[in-house]
Amino acid sequence: MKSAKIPSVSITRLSLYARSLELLDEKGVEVVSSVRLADICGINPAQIRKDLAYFGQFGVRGVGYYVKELLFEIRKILGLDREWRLGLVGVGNLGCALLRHAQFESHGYTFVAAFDKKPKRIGMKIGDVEVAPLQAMNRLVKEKGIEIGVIAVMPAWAQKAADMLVRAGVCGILNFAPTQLRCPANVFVENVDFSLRLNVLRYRITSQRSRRQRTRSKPPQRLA
Amino acid sequence: MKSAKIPSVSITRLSLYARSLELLDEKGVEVVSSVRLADICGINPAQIRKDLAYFGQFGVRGVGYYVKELLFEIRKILGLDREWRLGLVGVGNLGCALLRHAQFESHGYTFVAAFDKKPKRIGMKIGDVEVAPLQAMNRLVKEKGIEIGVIAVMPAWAQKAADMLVRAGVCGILNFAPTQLRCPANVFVENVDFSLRLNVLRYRITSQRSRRQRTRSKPPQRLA
DNA sequence: GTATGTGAAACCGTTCACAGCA
DNA sequence: TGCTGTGAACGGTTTCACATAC
Repeated sequence: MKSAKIPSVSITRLSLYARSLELLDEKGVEVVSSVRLADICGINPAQIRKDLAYFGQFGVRGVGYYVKELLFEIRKILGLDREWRLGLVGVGNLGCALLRHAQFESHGYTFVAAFDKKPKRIGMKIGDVEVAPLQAMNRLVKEKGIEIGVIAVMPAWAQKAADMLVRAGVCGILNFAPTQLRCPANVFVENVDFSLRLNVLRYRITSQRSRRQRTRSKPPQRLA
Repeated sequence: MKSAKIPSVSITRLSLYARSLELLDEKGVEVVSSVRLADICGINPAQIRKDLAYFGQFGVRGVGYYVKELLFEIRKILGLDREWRLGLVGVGNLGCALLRHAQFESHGYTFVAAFDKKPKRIGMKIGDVEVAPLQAMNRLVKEKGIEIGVIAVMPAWAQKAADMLVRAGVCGILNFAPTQLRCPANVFVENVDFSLRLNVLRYRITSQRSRRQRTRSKPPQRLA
């Protein structure tokens, strides 16, 4: 395992490979080439080989990759080979949905605590967890061994939630609020910002249309 | 406006700038320099100037950017200056949360329809929309002028949902399912894949720990 | 003096092309 | 022969540095 600089996108793609390998494994496929896998994921074969090369040599020349074996290795690399304990901050619409989200359980995450500011929500039971007040965060993070905090609060409160999680001792934060969080370097932050993605969509559609209009209408546009 | 190739990340950053400018505007700040804005967004000032340069010249040398003016321009570029009509497919936990999500309204999106496969859910009213059967999609997309489809179904059904949306005539798809969708080139797809982001977090934490362990334990590792 | 706009340089990630090995 | 692993070439994005304008 070379400890060279690994591009962040490579890590993201590794998850993608894992997904495709799971599907192949379910179908009973035992061996897959980088070309086949690349085709499934919609990327370049060399890319896959490069990505994997950061972590070792998992293939057999002239043959390809053994599906089960490669899946096992990728899982180990990403830390998917064990359960992770999550704590949720913000039990609103989105927060509730996340607590109830079935995917999580089957992919090695478990919400073991949920926190909210509103007294009304304290004590509610959603799925398997009971909503606790913010003051309980320090204690529960330690007690339950929470490693990752999930933020699903209003944007105005996101930074405060992050600060509290950091103070309580989490190692990483998954942030659903549309805010750029400031955290110490030893706490990793990943953003799930669907408003951003939606804006990209809006731009794409908008610019496609104006391009079409420009190419369709040959007559000179007077209003530059 | 130069029609050069615009990096996709630049578009994403424009949204970020818009957000910060909104905050500055609310605070009553009238002028901002690229250095200040960059500091807020946590990026390089030259980056901002380059990003903006793709679309025109919005600043004043020696002064900076007028907040309101720049915000207006960015909004126009991204298509944030008008309402967009969304249609949801999949009214499960996540889908419901999205329908009820307050942010949407205030940011120029409106869900005008929701679809689900399960007969049980048809007719339910969530927020302002009534859940319709999948068969109604073709009709409702046209009738209600839906431009963007939002997919929040189980991964196994995501491709089917996408196909239906494309057939019905949407211009773009926001995909919450952990699946790589195959769509025709004229339909834009943006993925909101939080399982992917969570995996990146898991990797970061895992690799940080193993690095620490390696550096802490000076004695020679025998098992190389 | 100050901050933008922009060519040039540095950097990084992707793709190519082929050596190496089953 | 066939496919992996990888140095080298390529292409694109980020950063620098400075001319330009207020």
